[in-house]
Amino acid sequence: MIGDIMNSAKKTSDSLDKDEDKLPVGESLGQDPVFDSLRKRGHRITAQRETILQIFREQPHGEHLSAEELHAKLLERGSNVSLATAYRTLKLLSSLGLLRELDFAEGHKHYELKQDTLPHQHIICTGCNLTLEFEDHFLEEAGQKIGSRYNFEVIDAQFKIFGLCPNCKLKRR
Amino acid sequence: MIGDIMNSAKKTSDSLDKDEDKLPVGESLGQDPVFDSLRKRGHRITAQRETILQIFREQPHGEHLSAEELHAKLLERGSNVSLATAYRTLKLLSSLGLLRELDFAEGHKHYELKQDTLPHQHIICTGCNLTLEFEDHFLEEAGQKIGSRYNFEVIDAQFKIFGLCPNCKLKRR
DNA sequence: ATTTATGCAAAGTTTTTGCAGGTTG
DNA sequence: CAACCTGCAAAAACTTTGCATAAAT
Repeated sequence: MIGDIMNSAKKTSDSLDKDEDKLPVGESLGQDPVFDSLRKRGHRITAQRETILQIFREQPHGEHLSAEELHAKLLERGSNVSLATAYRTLKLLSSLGLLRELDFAEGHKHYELKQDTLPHQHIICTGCNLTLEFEDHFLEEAGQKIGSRYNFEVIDAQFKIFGLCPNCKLKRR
Repeated sequence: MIGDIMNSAKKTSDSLDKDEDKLPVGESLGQDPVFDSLRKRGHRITAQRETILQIFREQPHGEHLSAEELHAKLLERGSNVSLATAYRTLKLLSSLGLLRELDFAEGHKHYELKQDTLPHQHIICTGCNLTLEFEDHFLEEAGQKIGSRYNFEVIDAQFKIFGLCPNCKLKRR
């Protein structure tokens, strides 16, 4: 049988939030686990990285951002971070396992904050790109077990189902 | 517990095969299921498509090709198919569910022939891009069940594990 | 015949990089 | 102040497209 699938599917869409304050560098960054991970490997905490992280934290759970979308949000809030830096930061945070890098099939990647507490997987319509999410900690567990079988240190386990949504099933002749 | 994982992992690499004969158009294409799928939707059987399909069929199970790699193999065997056609064909065959479109994380897609009999999933090292495969029909089944729960017609279920291979685990300080 | 596919070259996207100047620890 | 980061603009990598010609049904 299948692991427990919490029926928490919802549509993926962009949320247009107002701009919010960005902290000045170094404000009460006491024990932030993300920043700790950065420091631990000799990376630095910059204003740009703080703002980017903040944006990801403000994203509703399950939303993901492309590099362009992140950049747009940065500009929206008056933070003049360059697109190049957005790309560099996304790559860095992903390599540290702090962001999750998602590939659907539209030619660019999406990123979301990694939160071990809320694994979630995707089911994608190849007809209209509708993306639903579902959660199944059984799958997460399977990833860990398979990884350790091959002596891998697992960073992320992704289960993706491609298919046709009810609508596109009909339209398809 | 986990479904049966057949320990059939192997490295992904390029096999340099010699060029082989390509059939002239229309030779004994009797009931080829791939060509049937094409015809059924009004697409045509061209020499280019035949050669491309043949290349995928000659690939050892588990190997995947990028558009560039496919194109290289086409040239190797003297088939002057343009890169544009390679891209167009890959897209077409994938949309028909005949090829499986794989995204690892290196900026381009890979494709492999879809064979329902031999599902396989990937575990990818984010340090060195080493890719191992494993099979687990339990996961395949899970994909079907989850898909039908959302009323999707499932085309493909992919389970991908990202992590650090034993080597990169060490090198990483 | 009619419709679909191909090749070419040009254009479009997405991502990376070199380098000079700025910032962090 | 040494090492690291950023912005900018240019380049690279990857993919799509317009159009005239060629091929398939």
